[in-house]
Amino acid sequence: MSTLDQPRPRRVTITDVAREAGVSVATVSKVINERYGVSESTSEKVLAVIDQLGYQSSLIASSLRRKSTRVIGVLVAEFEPYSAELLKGISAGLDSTGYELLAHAGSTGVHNHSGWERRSLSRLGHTLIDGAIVVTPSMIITDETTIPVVAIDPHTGPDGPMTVDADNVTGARLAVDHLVGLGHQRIGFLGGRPDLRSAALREQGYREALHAAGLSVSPDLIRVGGYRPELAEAPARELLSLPDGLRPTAIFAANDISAIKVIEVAGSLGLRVPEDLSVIGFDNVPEARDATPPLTTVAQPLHEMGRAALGLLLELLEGKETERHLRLPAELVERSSTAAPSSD
Amino acid sequence: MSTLDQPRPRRVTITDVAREAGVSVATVSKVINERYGVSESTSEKVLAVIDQLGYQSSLIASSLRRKSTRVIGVLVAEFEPYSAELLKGISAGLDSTGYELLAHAGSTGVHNHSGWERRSLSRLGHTLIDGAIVVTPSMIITDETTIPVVAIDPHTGPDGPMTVDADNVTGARLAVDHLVGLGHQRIGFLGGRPDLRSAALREQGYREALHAAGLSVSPDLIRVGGYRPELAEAPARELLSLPDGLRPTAIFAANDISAIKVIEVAGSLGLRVPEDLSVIGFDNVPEARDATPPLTTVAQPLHEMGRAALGLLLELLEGKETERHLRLPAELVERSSTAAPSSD
DNA sequence: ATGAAAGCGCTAACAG
DNA sequence: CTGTTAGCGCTTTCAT
Repeated sequence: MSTLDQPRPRRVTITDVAREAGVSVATVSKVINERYGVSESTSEKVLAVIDQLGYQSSLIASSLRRKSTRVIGVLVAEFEPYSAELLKGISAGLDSTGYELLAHAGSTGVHNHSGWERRSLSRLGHTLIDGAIVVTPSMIITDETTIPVVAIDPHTGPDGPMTVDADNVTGARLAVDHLVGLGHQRIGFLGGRPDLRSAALREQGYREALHAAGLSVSPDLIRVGGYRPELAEAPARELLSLPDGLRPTAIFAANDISAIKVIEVAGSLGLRVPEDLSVIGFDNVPEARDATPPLTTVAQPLHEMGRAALGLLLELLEGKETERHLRLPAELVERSSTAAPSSD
Repeated sequence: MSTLDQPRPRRVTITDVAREAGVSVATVSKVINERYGVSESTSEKVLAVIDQLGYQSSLIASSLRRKSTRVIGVLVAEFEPYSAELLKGISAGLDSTGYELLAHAGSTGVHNHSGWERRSLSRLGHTLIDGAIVVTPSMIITDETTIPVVAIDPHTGPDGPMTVDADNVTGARLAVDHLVGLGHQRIGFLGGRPDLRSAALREQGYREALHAAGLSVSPDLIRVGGYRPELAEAPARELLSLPDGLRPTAIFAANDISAIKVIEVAGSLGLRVPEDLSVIGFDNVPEARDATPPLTTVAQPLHEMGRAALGLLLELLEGKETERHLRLPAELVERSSTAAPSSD
């Protein structure tokens, strides 16, 4: 009963169809691709055999020969909440464009983490996919030899590929303004992945908001988190282990996943959220609402961003001139993880 | 500046590397795949050239030649909330297995809707992917010529591929018991996709719960929904347009997406949820919590189901004997869309 | 209208 | 240890 008992069943190939129909492979290929120059009767016969044998052309084999495949790739490091939301948006926009979607999780294991998208791009590009949407790339994609690409939440650095992102500065200001409005004075910042532009912009927004409120920016209250729970834990603990009076009464975490980790660490330290500590995140992934307490955050329009990236890519593929950079608005979503600081 | 200005840049191939390094393609291939029998010095030289040229082997080309690719496919009709959650679970389980993940959205447009997974399987199987997890297949996968497959939320019918699903009967009973416990007597059922086993089992649970509560099952209160918002609207409207006294005071929808549509239709009909109508769903996708009011539902352990499916598939690929069918528990999640029926 | 043949980029015998 | 030679399944000239 094991799969290995019998010699792995062979797939039905174009050759099988040709033999069965008594024509050449070339003819079958023409029928499949509706090429000009094949008689009605032959065509029908071939189609019948195809149906009977349940033949489907191999995407791989035809990709190798053709220049275009009409499939667009979504390249992510892994399928976590952020990329999953984008994927929903991209998928929704795909409806009747005639393109198929292939999403690839490229970052296998810990090694070769950085540069996964260059690797995916090389391995899939020029053959399997016509263009790609890459999510939070780990480096600048600027190689002239790659296929058309649009990046979502792009890498820092000089002008690279086309990009789609949210208004991170304004979003961060919204977050901090909210905290300030609540009466917080010592507001900590748990940063994101230093190589991503979004992380830098969110920190910038944090600083601007503090200045605007006449509060000083203290390096003691700023830590690097890295957007991932494992990377956020230690710095969160540092921040929350500061002595009373120095410890921040609120923390703005650069993304929701980190913010949720902050809540967790606070709990382990005996701090109640929001009574003893206010926490605010960024992104508004579904998980933010599931947190205890539900996380106040800054929402990025993830679905729209995915859809927009797809739109840009499609225009690029059709050779149209388009915007090189699209920025969508972010907005505050108040839930229960933020409150006025306790006055004692 | 358009992509079309210059002749589409060619990718770096193994031939380029071979030429540049002054060796044969075969040698380069051996170096890449760490085959036995290449001198230290040659290997180093080749590696250097590879690095310098930024060469990456084409997944497509090597797939075509090899029997195994070490990539597993996740086949979905589209990336909606349900499959997105599964994807997160699958991705999490992939960590250090050495496999890559390729998720394919196969149902393009309205045509060729049914049978998309057979199509995807044929197009990707035997070449690009070693095995596949297919989500809510639209038909039974039983063809002996396909690659190893495990289905999540499988199709009805005789024993097909390996499967993972939630305990749909118990889950449905939980839902209806909850409604009955609240005091409801006329409980409507908005069914799912008739071809999926889950839809049949949820209806079975609905009937069982009603019987157990000594309530009669009325065909008037049962409609087919199809698991999709477009398909749920009309039957929902029918159910809610029944005259007072016949109209159900509560509706159990076979999935969350349909339940959310029921809430919407209720609103358009001037019915308040939960005051005039209780609504309960199934799945507990993230969107359920975002509904207004937040949806009471039966949770499937989606992440775990994805992870379990991956585990099964991996064992299958390694030729191990395993469970053919895995069933995970479902549980009630009370939120605000259900309440006691109004007594007037 | 049809088929023979070349070749996409790569791997796998098999010689040398 | 290295290179030559066949293909993998398909599309595409180019003859016929």
